[in-house]
Amino acid sequence: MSSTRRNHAPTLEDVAQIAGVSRALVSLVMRDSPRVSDESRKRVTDAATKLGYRPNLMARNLASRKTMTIGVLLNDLHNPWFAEVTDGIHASAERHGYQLILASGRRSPRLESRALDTFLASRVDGVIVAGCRLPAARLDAVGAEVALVSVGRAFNKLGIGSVTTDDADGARMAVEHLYDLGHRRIAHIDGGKGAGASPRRTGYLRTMRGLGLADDAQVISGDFTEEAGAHGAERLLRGAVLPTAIFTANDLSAVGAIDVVERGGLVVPDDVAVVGFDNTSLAALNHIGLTTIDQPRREMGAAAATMLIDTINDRGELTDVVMSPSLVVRRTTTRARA
Amino acid sequence: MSSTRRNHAPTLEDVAQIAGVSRALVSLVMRDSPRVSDESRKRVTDAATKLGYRPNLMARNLASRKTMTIGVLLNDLHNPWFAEVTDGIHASAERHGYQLILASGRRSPRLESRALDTFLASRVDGVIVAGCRLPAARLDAVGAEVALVSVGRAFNKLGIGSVTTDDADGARMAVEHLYDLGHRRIAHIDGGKGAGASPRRTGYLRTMRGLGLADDAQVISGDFTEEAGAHGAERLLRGAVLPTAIFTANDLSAVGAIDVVERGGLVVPDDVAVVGFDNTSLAALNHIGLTTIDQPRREMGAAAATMLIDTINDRGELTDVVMSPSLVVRRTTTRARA
DNA sequence: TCGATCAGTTAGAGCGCTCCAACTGTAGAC
DNA sequence: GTCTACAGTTGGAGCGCTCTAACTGATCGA
Repeated sequence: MSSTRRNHAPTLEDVAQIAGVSRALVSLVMRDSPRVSDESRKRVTDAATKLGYRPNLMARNLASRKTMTIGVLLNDLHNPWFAEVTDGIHASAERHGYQLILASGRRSPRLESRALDTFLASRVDGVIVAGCRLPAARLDAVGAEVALVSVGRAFNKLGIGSVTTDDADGARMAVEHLYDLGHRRIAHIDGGKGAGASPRRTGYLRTMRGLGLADDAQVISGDFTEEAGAHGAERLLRGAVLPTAIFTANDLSAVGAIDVVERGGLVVPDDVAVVGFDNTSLAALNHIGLTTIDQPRREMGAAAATMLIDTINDRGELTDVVMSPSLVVRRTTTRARA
Repeated sequence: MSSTRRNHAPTLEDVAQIAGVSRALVSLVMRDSPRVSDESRKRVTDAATKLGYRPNLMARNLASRKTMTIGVLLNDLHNPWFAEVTDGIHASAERHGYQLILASGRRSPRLESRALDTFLASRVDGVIVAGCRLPAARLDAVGAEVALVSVGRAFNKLGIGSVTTDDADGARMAVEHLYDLGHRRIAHIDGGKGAGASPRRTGYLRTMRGLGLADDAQVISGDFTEEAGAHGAERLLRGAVLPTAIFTANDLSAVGAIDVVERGGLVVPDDVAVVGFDNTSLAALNHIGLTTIDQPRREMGAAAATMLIDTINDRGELTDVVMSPSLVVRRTTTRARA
C-alpha cells in the first residue's frame, strides 16, 4: 500500500521551478497576495495543481510565527453539551479565519493536562477549555503562555477569560417555577463538584429561603450522572415526607430520577414534578419531555471564541461573561395537588 | 493582558546556552536519548525547567519529517456513537505513541472536505474518517497521499481500509429475535442513505423472506433521526394492519417511534415491540430501556487505529474488517400476544 | 532627457528543530 | 606505548516555508 504513496510531497521549490519563477512569488500566490500579475498567478497555480502541491502548514507556521489555530479542550465527548458549545466556537472561529484543533480530556485530569501540553507545544494562538476540571493553578500556568478562555466554569482571575451561565439564577427560575405551580416540598439532587454544581445548589437554597421554604429544602448529593439521579430519588422515596417536586443539577440526573420515581409506582408529573438543568438534546426527546433550564450553549461557545480572538489580536480583553439561562417548560412539571 | 505574556518562547538554543552544552545535546535530552551522560541530562533538564522550555512541535515535525499524529474526522459530534469510536481510537493511538487531532464535519460534506485538507496540510501520518459522507472519489484522492481508514462505512477499495459492523447480520438478529418471540408482522423504519442503512435494510428483507414472512415485510423510509422514527410510526399506525413489532435503523429513530406509539394509546412492548440499532447510551437509559443491536464501537475504533498505525509503519496492510454485532435485550420487546 | 515612482519580482536570511558525520577523550587490549 | 573501541558530544546542513529589503523595468511628469 504505502509504496504507492508519494514519499516526497512537492514543495514550494518544485512549484517555482516548474512555473519558472522564484520561491517567494509562489509563496505570495499561495497566500493570495494582490501584488502578483495575473500571468504569474496563472503560471504558479497551474504548476501547483499539476504537481498536486499543498503548502506545508508546519513550515508555514514555523516561518510566520503564528498558527491561526485555537485549541479546544473538551472534557467529555459523550456529553452533548460539549458538542453544542463546540458548534458555537466553530462558527465564530471560522468567521475570523481561525482553525480549531479539538482534544478530548475523557473526564480525566491527567489527559486534560496532557492535551494542554500538546496545544502549547503546537503553539496554538489561543486555548478554550470547556467544562475543564483542572485546578486553577494549572490553568494559570497555561494562561501565562497563551490566551485562555474557559466555558462553563468561571475563574474570576486576571489572565483567564470565562463564559458561563448564571447558574444560581437558573436554579432560582427552577424553584420559582415549581413554587408558582404550588409546590412547597422541593428537593434538590446536586452535581457534587462538577462545573456549575456549586452555584446551582447555592441558588436553590437561597431561593428556598427567600420563599420561606427553608424547612422544606433538602439537598441530596450527586455527581451529574444518571445513576446519581436514580440513587437520589431512591433516598427521597425512602424518606419520611415525600417531596412533591425534584430539581436536579442536570438533565441526565433528572432522567435517572424520573425512572426511579415511575418504577416506584408514582406518576411524573402528577405525583412528583421534575426539573432538570442544561436543556440538552436528551431533555428535548419527546419521550422524555423534560422541563429544564436552558443554557445558550452555542452563544456561549461563540462568545468564548470571539473574546479569545479579540484578545489574541489586541482588540479586546479577557473578561468574565455571564449569560442568562431560561426556563423551558415541557411535560415533567404540572400544578401541585391541592 | 497579552502584554504579560512572554513574546518569545525559549528555544533549544536558549536552553543550550544556559546549560553550557550544544543544541544537539539538548535535542537528545528532550527526546530521551539513552546516550547522554547523567550529568549532562541533569544540567539540560534543569536549564529547561528554569526557562519553562517546551519543544516547538512545528519545528520538530518539520525537521524530523514525521508528525506522530493521526487526524480523526468525526461526522457529527452530537451523536454518541462517534464519541465511543473515538475512545477506541484514542486508546490504541496512545499505546503506540501517536497523537490525535480531531475535527468535526458537522454533518456537512463541505466542512468534512475542508477538515481533510487541513489534515493533509498538517502532514498527519494517517487519517481515520468516522461515518464520513464524502464521495469515494474524494477519499480516494486523500488515500493516495496518506494512509486512510474508514469506520462505519466500507469502501472495499485498495488504498482505503475500513472497519464496520456486519449490519446485515445485525438486522437478521433483530428480526429473528422478534420472530422467536412470536412476532410476524415486523415493520422496518430505515436510515435512508446514512452509513450502514442500506445493508440493514437488505438484511431485514432477506431475513423476512427466509422466514417466509415476505408478505409481512414493510419498509418505511427514514433518515436516522428521532423525527423520522416518529413519522414512520405515524404512518404505521394509520395503516390497515398494525405491525406487532418495529425494527428501526438506529436507536434515535426507535425513541421517536416509541413516543408516537405510546401517544397513540398503545403500550410498548405489549402492543408493539421495538428494536433499535447501535446500542448508544440513549438505549441504555433506564427510562428508555431499548432492545437493540450492539456494535462494538470501542473495538472498532481501536481496530481502525491499529490497522492505520501498522500500515504507516509498514507492518501491515489496509484491509476491510467486519465486526460482529450482538443483540441486547431490554424492555421494549416481549412475547407477541397469542 | 533625467530622475522619481511604482508594480512586480527576487535573493537570502531566518523560524526552531533533527540528523548525520565527525570529533574528543578515556579505557582496555596487546 | 600504540591501537582500537566506544561513550559522549558537537557543528553544520537542511526541513519548507515567510519576510524584509532590495532589485528591475516600465511609466510619467517636468
